[in-house]
Amino acid sequence: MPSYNPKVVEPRWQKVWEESKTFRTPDDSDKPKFYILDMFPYPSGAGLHVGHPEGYTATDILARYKRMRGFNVLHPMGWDAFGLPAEQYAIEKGVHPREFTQKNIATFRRQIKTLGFSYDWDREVDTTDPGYFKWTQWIFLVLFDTWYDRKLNKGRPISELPIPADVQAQGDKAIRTYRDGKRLAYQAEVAVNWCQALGTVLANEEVIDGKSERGNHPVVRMPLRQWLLRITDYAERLLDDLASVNWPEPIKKMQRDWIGKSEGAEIDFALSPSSVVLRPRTTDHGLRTTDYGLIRVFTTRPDTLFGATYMVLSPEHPLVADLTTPAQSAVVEAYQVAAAKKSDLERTELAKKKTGVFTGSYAINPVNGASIPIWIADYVLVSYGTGAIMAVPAHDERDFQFAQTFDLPIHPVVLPPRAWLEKTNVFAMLDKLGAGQANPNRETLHYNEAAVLKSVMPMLQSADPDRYKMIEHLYRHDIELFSECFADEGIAINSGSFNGQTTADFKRDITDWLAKERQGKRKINYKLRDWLFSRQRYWGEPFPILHEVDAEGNPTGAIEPLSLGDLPLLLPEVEDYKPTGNPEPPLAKAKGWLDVTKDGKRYRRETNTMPQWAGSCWYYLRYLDAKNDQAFCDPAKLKQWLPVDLYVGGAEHAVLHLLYSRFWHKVLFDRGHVPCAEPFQRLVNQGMILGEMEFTAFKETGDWVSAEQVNFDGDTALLKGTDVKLEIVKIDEDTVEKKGDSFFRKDVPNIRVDARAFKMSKSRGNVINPDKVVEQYGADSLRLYEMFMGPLEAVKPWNMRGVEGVYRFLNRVWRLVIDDRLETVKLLDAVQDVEPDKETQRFLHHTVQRVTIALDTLSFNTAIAAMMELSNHLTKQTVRSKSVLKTFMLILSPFAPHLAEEIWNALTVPPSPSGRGVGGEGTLVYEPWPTFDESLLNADSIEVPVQINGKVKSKLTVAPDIDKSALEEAARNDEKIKPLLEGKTIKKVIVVPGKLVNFVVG
RNA sequence: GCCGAAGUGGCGGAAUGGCAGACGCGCCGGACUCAAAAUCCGGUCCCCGCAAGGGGGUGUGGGUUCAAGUCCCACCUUCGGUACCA
Repeated sequence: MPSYNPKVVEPRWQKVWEESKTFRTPDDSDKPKFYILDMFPYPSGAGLHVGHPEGYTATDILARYKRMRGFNVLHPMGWDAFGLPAEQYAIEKGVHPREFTQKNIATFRRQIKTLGFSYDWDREVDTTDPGYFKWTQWIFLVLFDTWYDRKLNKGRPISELPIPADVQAQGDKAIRTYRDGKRLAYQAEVAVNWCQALGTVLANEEVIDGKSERGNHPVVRMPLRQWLLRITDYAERLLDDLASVNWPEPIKKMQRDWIGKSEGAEIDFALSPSSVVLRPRTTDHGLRTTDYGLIRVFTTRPDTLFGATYMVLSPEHPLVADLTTPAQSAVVEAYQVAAAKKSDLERTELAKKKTGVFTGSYAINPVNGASIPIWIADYVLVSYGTGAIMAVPAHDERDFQFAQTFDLPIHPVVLPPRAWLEKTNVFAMLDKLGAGQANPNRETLHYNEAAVLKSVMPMLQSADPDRYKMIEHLYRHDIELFSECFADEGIAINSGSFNGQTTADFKRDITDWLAKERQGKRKINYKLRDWLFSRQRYWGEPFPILHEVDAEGNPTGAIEPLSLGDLPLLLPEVEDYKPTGNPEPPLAKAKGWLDVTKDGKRYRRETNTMPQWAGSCWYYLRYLDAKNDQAFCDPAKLKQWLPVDLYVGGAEHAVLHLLYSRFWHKVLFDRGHVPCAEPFQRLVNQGMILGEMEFTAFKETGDWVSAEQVNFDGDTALLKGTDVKLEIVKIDEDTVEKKGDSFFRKDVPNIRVDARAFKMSKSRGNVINPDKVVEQYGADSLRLYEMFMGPLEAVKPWNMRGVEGVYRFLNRVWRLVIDDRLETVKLLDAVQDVEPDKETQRFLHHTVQRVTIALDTLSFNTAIAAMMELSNHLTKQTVRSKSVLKTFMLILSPFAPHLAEEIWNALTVPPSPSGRGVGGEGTLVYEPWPTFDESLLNADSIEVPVQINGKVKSKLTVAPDIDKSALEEAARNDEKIKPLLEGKTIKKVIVVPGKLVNFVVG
């Protein structure tokens, strides 16, 4: 093996590491701990993608580095293995999803192992393993057993829930219902996407334009009993505790926005008596609108209450039926049906035009007694606030559009600042009319301009016309002339005794007033909804829940959790995995499994399964004690290892996975099962790796079309502004050249070409398979390239030539030490046990410094650059110091561990007389990280630029510690500078020792 | 629309406010070779110039500063997130 051959070196070291359990992490170490976590993968059938090893390599480098820095490093890997693709495969092929899943896991494990990551494989977890999901089910039981105490701001055992006396008086059943209504895991009727044709419930992303993604069948939203988790109770803490973690600010912001806290008031509007159909409500829809005869709204702008000129309820609002007058009932019902057919997305994204219908009823504005019409419209969502709004068209963009569409009154109550008013269309009209000219030409006036004129005529004719006064007058009295809506803060007008107040003061005062009048109260609302936690699927964790049934098999409403001793509750074997054809989940088909008799009572098992998030919510805890069958984790181990010191993964999990995990963690914390409030101390998102750069040209009926006239999304190209489809021609890099900002075809002038890197996808055919890269260049090259591409967080395109570049670097490193002309692995004669020269010594220490700093700042690409420079320096030497090379291998080892181990062994183990020559199996994994000596970093002399007026004119070679005045003196006397300064006035001299000298001359 | 990130050679990228383009790719030239590959050496931001040298240059336009890729203001483009949340 004379030349560098990763195919031999890499498997050899992987075997050594595996057999001697080099990376087994002891729990009983007195070293400081460091927990480095990767987001574990979903083992898809497609195998590993080059995007996976990006984050894994980064964490592996840090894990290896931290080990050498004396940390006890926990670095585990596992599988997020429940999920839809396996179930889909099972439906199609009729095999058990477990089979497919296990096969995929085996592939992933094999692929990951070939990359030489230093995982402690004894801690591997698999979310589909009963030994694992036993504890997922147990955590669900903890959620089920917990209620949120708002006074203590803490989740507590349900047994500690105070039962109000009136409930107590009604007996056991009432108490049970009361408790069930307070649990963090509860059941409710929730609208789901039901597709009759496919006979299944679909996830939101499987529904496109109200049709199923597969087959294009109609999808309707229908209510179904579901499990929900009361994450909203934790909204405030999920928000607050973001301050305590070291995460990228944009990710924190995304979480804050998702939680969506807004402060305002709830206000009750009485119904106008004449129009109310008083009927007691029979169902509880979970809305906070409690009494009939009232509509409760939430608003963040209670200060605009005087401007509320109508109300809007969401079409699903429970009061709609009661409020609809006979004359309106046909249109209202038709509108409700139409709205039910639309998905949330359609209602918002696609519907640019506002729609709605009048119910026929009126409500009373509490501040002025005005009777205002009540409409329903789908721009009001039932799931936010109270499902009803007071519409203030003058100061809310949506209400403004709605009012314009349906010609509803607009009533200004906030005076905008002058700057806003002077940018309006009306102000422009005033300008055009030539304010101050007494007699504009009435013949040519536009309708609106005539109205403006009429309104301000007396002011125009006054002695001193003031345009600002006029625009203010127009805003107050003729707001319908304005084409824009003012939704910001300003000064109150038309608001009775509140006039003149600022928005902030008004909000405070009116909220107090409403509270005093018992018409409203201060209220905080969150966008965050309770977490819909059940799926109508087979391949997920079964719920450890029994539903009591009566003699006829009908549910009594009583629910019974399984006890820990009954866990894990396994998935039943079923004949097939096809949907049942009705909204019942596939588990309903498992007859023998379904029915349970316990203590003489009959039960039916819960047939929903948990979503994929469940297993991934807590896997970082299981790694700490992966095989424990007595507890989800030993408390001592939790205490030792938590929190995760560094968590690396894709930004696609910025919101949901991280939010859900944090929520579960907090519940476990409240219940005393984990010792800290936040699981992930530091978070880093790796950027996506795109496919190779592609050059695309376009043709229409044989003629080239320049790229700026084309709308190209990667798949289809349309001539801009038309729907003319263009021919897409993939062209070679060699046939294009860059002019200015874009690329052009070399052979055809002025034909611009699209140059872009796309997301890797099967259909595009630009997926890079890591197996192939390893096959051709080895794992060390793949690792190094992924890190050398650019900053970890950045999105960057793949380039196979770049892999070759780092491969060549590794070859050079090999040849630096190993004689590649021989058959056996032997050191080059140039490698000797000598002290390095001063320059090399300095270079080495400087490199150690650069690599160390780079690792501490996760700047892997610059660390590699530094080592390349060191390698280039050493290559030039005919005698190479062994100690320098050994240090080099230590700092290289986290990046290219196989190669570093091999060379390290060649350098440390004396050659044996026969056989392989050198090559022991002593690992460098726990060698101490090299230190650098600051005093050796300074060169004997340094170059200092000399500038005149900020432009470099000369360079001085001086001692590194030269003082300020000596440096200035040297600069003045420099032979290039001297003549340039002659005859000039030196206004100022800036001297930064060790950096530069700058003469400012006149 | 709103929010976020980013715009630096042919490409990926580097630069505590202090010599822009480190390192790598690609390209050009040379050495080795019968030849090629591999390897090694040199060059490579743009413009003017044989050269010495000079001028320009970090998306655009302004500003702060002795000095700006870096700080401030406005704008443009690309990518990502989000979607009537009252």
